[in-house]
Order: sequence, then structure tokens, then C-alpha cells
Amino acid sequence: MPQELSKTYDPKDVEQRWYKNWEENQYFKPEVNPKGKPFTIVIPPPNVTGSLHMGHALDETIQDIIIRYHRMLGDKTLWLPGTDHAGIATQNVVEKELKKEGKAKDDLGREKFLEKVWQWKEEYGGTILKQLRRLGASCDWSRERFTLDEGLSNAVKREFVTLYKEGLVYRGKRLVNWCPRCHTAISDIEVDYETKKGKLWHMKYPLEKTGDQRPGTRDPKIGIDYIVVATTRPETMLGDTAVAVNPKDDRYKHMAGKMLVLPLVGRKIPIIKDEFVDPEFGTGAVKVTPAHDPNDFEMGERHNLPRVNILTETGSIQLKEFAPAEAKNLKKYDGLDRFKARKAIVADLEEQGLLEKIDDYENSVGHCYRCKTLVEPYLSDQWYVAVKKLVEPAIKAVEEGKIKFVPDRWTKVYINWMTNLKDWCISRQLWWGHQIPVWYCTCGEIIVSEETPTKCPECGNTKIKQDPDVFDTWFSSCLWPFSTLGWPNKTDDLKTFYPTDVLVTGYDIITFWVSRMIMMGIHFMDDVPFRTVFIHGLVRDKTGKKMSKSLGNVVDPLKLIGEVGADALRFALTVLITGQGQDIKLSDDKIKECRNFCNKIWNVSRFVMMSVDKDMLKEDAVPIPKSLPDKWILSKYNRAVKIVRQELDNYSFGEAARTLYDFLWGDFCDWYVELSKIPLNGSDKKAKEATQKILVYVLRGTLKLLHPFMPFITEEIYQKLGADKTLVLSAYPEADEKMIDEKVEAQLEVLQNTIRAIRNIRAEMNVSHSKKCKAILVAKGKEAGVLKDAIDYINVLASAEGVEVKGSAGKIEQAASAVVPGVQVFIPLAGLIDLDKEKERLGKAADKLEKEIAQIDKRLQNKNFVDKAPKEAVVEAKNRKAELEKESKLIQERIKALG
RNA sequence: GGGCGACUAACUCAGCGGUAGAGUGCAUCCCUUACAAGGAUGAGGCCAUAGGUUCGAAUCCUAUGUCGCCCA
Repeated sequence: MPQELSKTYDPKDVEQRWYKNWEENQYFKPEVNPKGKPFTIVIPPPNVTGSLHMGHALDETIQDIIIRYHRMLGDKTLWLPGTDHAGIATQNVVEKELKKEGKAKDDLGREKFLEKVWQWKEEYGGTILKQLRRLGASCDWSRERFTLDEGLSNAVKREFVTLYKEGLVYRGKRLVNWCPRCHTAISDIEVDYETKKGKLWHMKYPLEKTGDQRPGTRDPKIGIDYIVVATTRPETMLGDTAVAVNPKDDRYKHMAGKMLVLPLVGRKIPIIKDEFVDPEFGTGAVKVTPAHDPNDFEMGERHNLPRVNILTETGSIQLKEFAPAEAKNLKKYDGLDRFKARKAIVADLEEQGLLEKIDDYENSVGHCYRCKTLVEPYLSDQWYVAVKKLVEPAIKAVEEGKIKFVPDRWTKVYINWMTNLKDWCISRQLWWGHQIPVWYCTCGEIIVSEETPTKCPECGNTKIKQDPDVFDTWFSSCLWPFSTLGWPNKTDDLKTFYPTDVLVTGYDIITFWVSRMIMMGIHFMDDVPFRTVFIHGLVRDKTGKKMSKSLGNVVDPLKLIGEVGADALRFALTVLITGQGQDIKLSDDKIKECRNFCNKIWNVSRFVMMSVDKDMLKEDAVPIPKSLPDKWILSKYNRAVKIVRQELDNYSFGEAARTLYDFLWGDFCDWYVELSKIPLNGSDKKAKEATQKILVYVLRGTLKLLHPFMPFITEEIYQKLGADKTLVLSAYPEADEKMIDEKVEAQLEVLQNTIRAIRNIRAEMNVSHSKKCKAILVAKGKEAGVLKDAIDYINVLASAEGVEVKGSAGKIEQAASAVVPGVQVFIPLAGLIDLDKEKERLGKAADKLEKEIAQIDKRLQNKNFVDKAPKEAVVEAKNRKAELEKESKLIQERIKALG
């Protein structure tokens, strides 16, 4: 009985139905393979505010392929899902919501605001995890975690308190990257630098008047000597506490040690000498603002300069750190935004004749990676991780191969970055996150504790105040590979699943996340967090541009899933993965190609189901091949199994997908299925039965091979074939090496070549498909044997009839002909062939052969080649030449025969 | 300024020492009882450039160019 299947594959109901089934049956729990060896991946936790974009789609598809493969290998496989609380991003989202109601977070207060965020999280936060299900991700949802969970919060407290006790975290007043819009510090790597066109202002700083003035550049208006300094940030001059020159700079030798009077402010500042100053830059003299520039900060340290913080947290001028007399001079600037202040200050300097000139200048400026606001170097109290001790073992682990980067080139990037790592600012002036477990007492005592203290242990005061800041989100996500498994508790999961096996992520967060997990994993677990890091490229649009909202080139994976199905999307992303981990250019064409592939799978399955009795569909035994095509497809199939397994083991996902595509479409559909139609429609019952069994066997095996890549369609068909359990838990096929038979493959190639030659002649001679043609095949030995057995196949596949196999050509004149290795093909076309055209066709074939022969000949005549190349290479070349010469000779004879 | 990567058919990319490949597109033919989301056939490439290593280089090395990333 033929099965009833629609003519095209429709993924819509299939995908949702199967995911529900899998989830309900808890197939994704590691416990389904209780005896297997543990295999673990933790998901790079997406932002809880996020929704699925193409980058996720690629990342999760790769992980799902690995996970499903290992599950089918019988491993005790865990893919642990979850989300990240994403401090700044989430707080921003909720603040925006509040703004719509005309409120700010300070109107609510910390507690109420946090309630709001939690509410928001409960309502909208899970979206991305639901979307992962649409993609087919086989995560163990019973183990889902969130970085602000109670357990993970405890882990962060343990982390901080331990590091504090070890002296690896400290509090310091330093310059941080400050986002005036987010009102928080951000770490060095959260700053994006952008080259922008700006100005270089040249300002005159007058020398303090003393008795023995030396000749300098005399400004007649001011009447005293001055120094010109160049700056891109004129407004920060309010905070200048020195001017620096290079000690080797002769121009300023006489001025060092003198004092200047800072314009507008009236502060007396020294001229100092520092190697850091580049004499080539500007005038060779630079203003030093220790509170507002990282380099100046360091210079300030070296020369013991005071720091004057001139900005508020929102980036406006503040006067509270100025001396009273100075503040009085500056009243007009108080509260001005930094950009307005710049204008005012430049205008005032100009008015006083202290602005020499303004040049155009390009420099790179830091922006907040979250909100793109210009970042301000800002002096404030922050907590830092002293990374030096953590970095060393983290580098060593990678150098010793305990962690392997795939592709390997990322190793260098990682080590290079780690080597230059600076201390990590971990406090953030936000509300959403893990509040820092530090309490301050009025007596000056600092209490660092996992438990919330009720009073000061020193003075007994109960009015202690917790640090209002929270931790950088990455300070919690760097624990992810073990905090999610229960750490700091010694849970069974932790024992079983740590270290995890693979981490899959894009190269953009090697620095943010991967490196920090390695540091913390080694530090707290005494073992690496994962053994392999698979780094993939980023998904770009079809022209190679980054997908972004502003460019309007974002492709929504969910929309695509709705249109073509998750399987097609997954497969498109997978086939585009390259060995070098290049960025992926996703195009509509590729998506369409993969949707068509789904359809191909669907239809060949329809064919198998229509061609095989229902009870035979269920048979799972390895079939016994009868015919040459039978042996051939089993050889090709087992070869594919072997290669795909190797490729999956080597993380060559693109290769594996392409191998399967080529096998299923190129070998199975184009050849075996077409060849199978002969025995299926023939009278030889045994041959028919063998073919049917092989069709089912190879199809079922291929579905298994494909399942990690395309879970839905494969399960749907697998079940339609009749199965008593899910494909999710079936065993991944193993190659039977005995079935791989090169001789058989070579024999079928003779058949393929012959059929292609006949088809070619027919096409060139415009013989319509419906018109059968006669064919005479001249061959000897093995080739003759193959062809004699294959006459029925040739008849059908090449639309021929009356095919003869002969030992020699004899007299054949009115015929088109072709030569393939071992076989001469003649198509008698009495009166139909155009002699000139046929000669031209043969001539072209002959030319091609001659060219190749000449090439090989050149090699063989090279004495060095014959002497030095491996013997096999020489023999191969000789054989090849002989074969080509034979073909060439036959064609030449043909041309002669045509006259 | 330092580093990394890419440059192969019209397009997107494989291949990474021994006869240049795929998909799409194009051209021609075909609605042949799995599939027109399909089948068949064909055209199309001094593998960026210049040196070098090698018997032999798209493949390894060294420069150069163009483009793209990362770090300072």
C-alpha cells in the first residue's frame, strides 16, 4: 500500500508537534543515557532581554548538532540552557518603559525599581528561550538557570569574598571608563573606539611673572612669555595641574621647573619633564589633567600631581573640587554640560587672546558599547580584580593544550590578549545585578561577607551600609560552567558534568567571556571549564555587512523558520560554515537551496514508501546486496557514514553537512533511486526485494546521519517509516568498512560514464527525450562485463533501446560517438547526423585529450620527476597517459572514418 | 603603529603539495508514474601580483596590492 504523503514538505505543523513530543518525553535530559560517559555543553547565556537573532541561530545550531550527535552516540549528554541578567541592557529597557510613563528610576527608589525589573523579566524575559525551542535546540530545560538565581547569586558572593580574602580584589580610586548616560563605570573592553574628525585647539598658558624672565615667544597683548599646549579636549583644562614637556626637547629646556598660571582658573601649575610626552605632537608641550585622562593620570602618579575632578556623573561641570578662589572665577561654568562647557571655555580663551589656533585633527574616541554615548575617563571609587595571578594559569592551560581552540588561530589571539590584560573593574553603578557584598561602617570598618551582617564586628554599630554598586554581569557569567551545576555546593551534577566538553561561541566574546571563564574555572574548580572552544564567525548579510537595525539588513530567524522551517535555516547556516571559521554571508539563495533540500529528502522518502511494502519498511536489518548498484550504494553510504563521523569529531560541521547533501542528492537520489526503478518494476522477485530493503536501509541510515542537522523532518519521516522509538535516541550509524568497495565504485563509474556519454550525444544532437535511440558499446574485459549486466539500466536511464555490447567496433559509419575510459559509445543515427557538426564535436574532445596528454608528457619527460617523485606518482602518470592516448586514438580513428 | 583573516567560474564559497570543485545564476531540452522546490546536457577559471622552496605549488615560504576585522 502506498503511503500518503503530500507532494511538498510543509514544516509548519511538523516542527511544533515534534518539539512538544520530545520535550514532554524528556528526551533531552542526560538521564536518558544513564550509562553513557558524560558530555556537556553550557549555553552561552543570551541576554534575558534579547530575542533570537541570526548570531544565536548559528551558535545554537552548532551546539545542537554536537549535542544531538553525542546523544545518539549514547553519551550522557547535557546541554544546559539559561539566560544572563545583562545589567546595563536590562536596566536600560525598563528605564525606557518608565520614561513612557514620565517617570525616572529615582522616582521609584531602588527597591521598587528592582521589583519592576523582575516583573518585566518574568513577563518578557523568557522569549529567547521559547524561540530556541522553535529552532529545535535540545536543551535540558529542567536545568535552566538565570544569572540572578539564588544559587548563582550565592556563587558570585563566594567568588568575591574568596578573591577578597586572597587579596585578588581591591578597591581603588582610579580612572574608569564612565558612561555619563548609563551613569556607570564600564570595563576597558566595553568601550568601542571610533575614529572621528575633531579639532586640535592650541591654547596659550602664560608663565608666572618672575624677576628674571627669559626671552620666549612674547605676546604683546599679554606682555609675558607663555607656552602653547595642544589638546582635543579644551574643557578639561579646568582640571589641569601641570604642563609636561619631553626632557630631551631643547625648545623647552629653559622653561622646565617654572610655574604657569592656568587661564580662567588662576591656578599655578608647574612645567614638568616626562618621557611620555611626544615632542612631535602639537607643540611638544601637553597639558596634564590627571583626573580626566588615563595617560595624564599615570603622569600624575609619577610626579605626585593633585587631581581635580571637574565633572559630575552626568558629565557636567562641577566646582566642588576647586579651591574657593578658583571656584569663584568659574561660577559661570557650573553645571554646564561638557560639550557646552567646551564652547564657552574656547570662546572665553579666544576673547582673552589665549587661543592661538585651531587645527583639524582625527582621533579615536571611546563610546559606550551599550548606548554609544561618548565615554568619559572618570575618577571614582571602584572594585577591581587583580588579574595577574589569575592570568598565568589561564595562559598555561591553553599553552599546555588542556584547552584547545578550534580553529587553532584563536589560540594566539587569546594568549596575546591575556598577556596584556589589565586589572578588571567589576563594580557598576547600577541597580540591576548582584549587589556587592561589602558593608561600610561609620567607624571606617569594611565588612566583606557572604552573609548579610547585622552590625559592625569592630564597633558594634548596627548602622552599616551596603555598597550600593553591583557587579559587572561578566563577573557572574564567568562562573557559568560551574555555578549552573550547583557550585559552591558539591552537587552530583557538578561532579558529573564539570569540566564541560565544548564551548561554542563567536570570536567577539573571547575577551569578554571565554578568557574570564578560563581564569575563574581554574581558580575555583582547579580544572579548566571546558576542553575545547569552538569559535565560529559572525553571520552577515549577503553582501558581507554586519546585520544591524540601522542598516535595515537584519534577517529575522523566526520569520525564516515560519517561511521555510527550522531545518532549512539550520542547514543553510551549517553548510556555510568553513574550516577557517570565516564570517558567514547568509543569502536568500542559500536558504532556498536548503528548503529545496528538505523537499528532496521528503520526496525521496515518499518514493521509498511508495515502492516498498509497509511491513518491509520497518525492517532494520543490514540488507544483502544483489546487484552492482546495490553494492555501490552501500559502499557510498558507508563511506559517507565514515566521513561524516570524522568531520563531526573534528568540528567540521560545514563539511559534514555538505557530505550528506552530496550523498543524499548526488548518489542516492540521482543514481541509486533511478537505477532501483529497474528491479522495482521487474519480474525478479529476489532482486526487487533486495532493492527495497536497501532503499529503506539507506534512507533510514541517512535520516539518522542527518538528524543532528535537521531534527524535525528526519524525525517525521523516520516515524512514518514505522519506528518504535524516537530518532532522538536512536544510535548514530557506524560505518561498516567491509562494505566500502573501491572496485564496485569503479565499476559503477563505468556505467555512469557510459550513460552520461549517451545522454550527452542525445542532447547535442537534439534527440528528444521520448525518442529511444540505439547504442553500440564497444568494450573489453571488466568494462564489457559491467555493461552486459547493465543493459536494462542503460535502456532506462539513457532512453535507449537495443543496446549492444561488442568487443570491437567493426564498421559503423552513420553514427555519433564518444569515448570514455574503457568504453567506446556509438549512437547510430542514420541520416540524422550532421557530419561536420559531429567532426567538430569529436575534434573538441580530441583537443582536450591532447592537451592533457601533453601536460603529463611534460612531467614524464622531466628527468627529475621520474627520478625524485615517489614511484606511485610516476606509475600513475604513465597509466593515465596510456589511458588518455588510447581514448585519443579511438577518437582520431572516428574522425577519419567520418571522412 | 602591531596583529589576524580574505583574494579560486558571473555570484556565494569549498579544496590547502600530484588530472581545478559545489550550489546558485546563465544557455538548451524535458510537466518521463518521488520531487518543476524537479530531471538532463552544456558554456564558463594563466586559483590577486611578483619572487622563492620543490621533480611538481591554487595549495608551503617571502614580499606587494586590494578589502575586512581585532588591538594600541
